[in-house]
Amino acid sequence: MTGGTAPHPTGDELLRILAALGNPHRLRIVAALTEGGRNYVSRLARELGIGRPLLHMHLQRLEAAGLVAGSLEQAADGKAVKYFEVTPFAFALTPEAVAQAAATITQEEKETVKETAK
Amino acid sequence: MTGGTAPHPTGDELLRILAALGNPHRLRIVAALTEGGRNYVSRLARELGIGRPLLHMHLQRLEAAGLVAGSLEQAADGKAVKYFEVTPFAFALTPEAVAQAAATITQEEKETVKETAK
DNA sequence: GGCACCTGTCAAAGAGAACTGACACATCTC
DNA sequence: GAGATGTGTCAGTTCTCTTTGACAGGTGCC
Repeated sequence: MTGGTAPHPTGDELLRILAALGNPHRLRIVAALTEGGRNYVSRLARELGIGRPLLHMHLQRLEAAGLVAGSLEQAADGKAVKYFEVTPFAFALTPEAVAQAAATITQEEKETVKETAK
Repeated sequence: MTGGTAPHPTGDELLRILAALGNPHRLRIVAALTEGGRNYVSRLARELGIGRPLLHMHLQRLEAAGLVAGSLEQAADGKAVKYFEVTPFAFALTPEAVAQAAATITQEEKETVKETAK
């Protein structure tokens, strides 16, 4: 099994992943979930010492990159709790991998689309 | 030699590397240097279609992360030219690697320390 | 009801990164 | 000298990201 190391992520995916991990808080979040296992937002925020809104945003970014996965569950006492856990990702960071991914970067046409306005 | 895959970068190093690669331009720069081999600033800027000052900044960031290396050389006709080339890096991106690196993140004490305030 | 816990979102402020244009310097060629 | 090439840096604008505080909702327990 396994699937080996380094699938072939598209340029945009790799970019999203690298950008997501290139942040102290998010790196710590992934580390906390890796070592402590699944955890829910409010608790994680308390443990990391950051605000809930902030953690919420970071988790969203990590989830968008596919590095963590969240699921809203129903606790035994009926309260809604959102648990997050890390996705077992594995990427090889080498010049070749970068070169290959870079070839498929979507040029994000940041066209300030003021299309015909009105 | 080599050192195989995945040395044990400190948290700050990993952070610098990920942040450096988490950018479209920089990812393309590494790709260009990987495929086209060493190249000098002005030429690279022309090929990538971006301004020299901008490329200069990105290269500096990549160099600070240890992903590329530059050397100011003397061309045959006496002109000074700065060549850049990629450093053969190799990192494994996994939850475990992240957890391990995250443990050594320098907490940048953003001290705003207004201790004792008044 | 009131309190404690969970969830989510928003707007506004703040910080940092990105980008541009202009400048100064050097060398070789015409 | 003028023009083309290369180097570097600086100041200022712009943009994106980050961060906070306040608000909305939900449930269970005393």
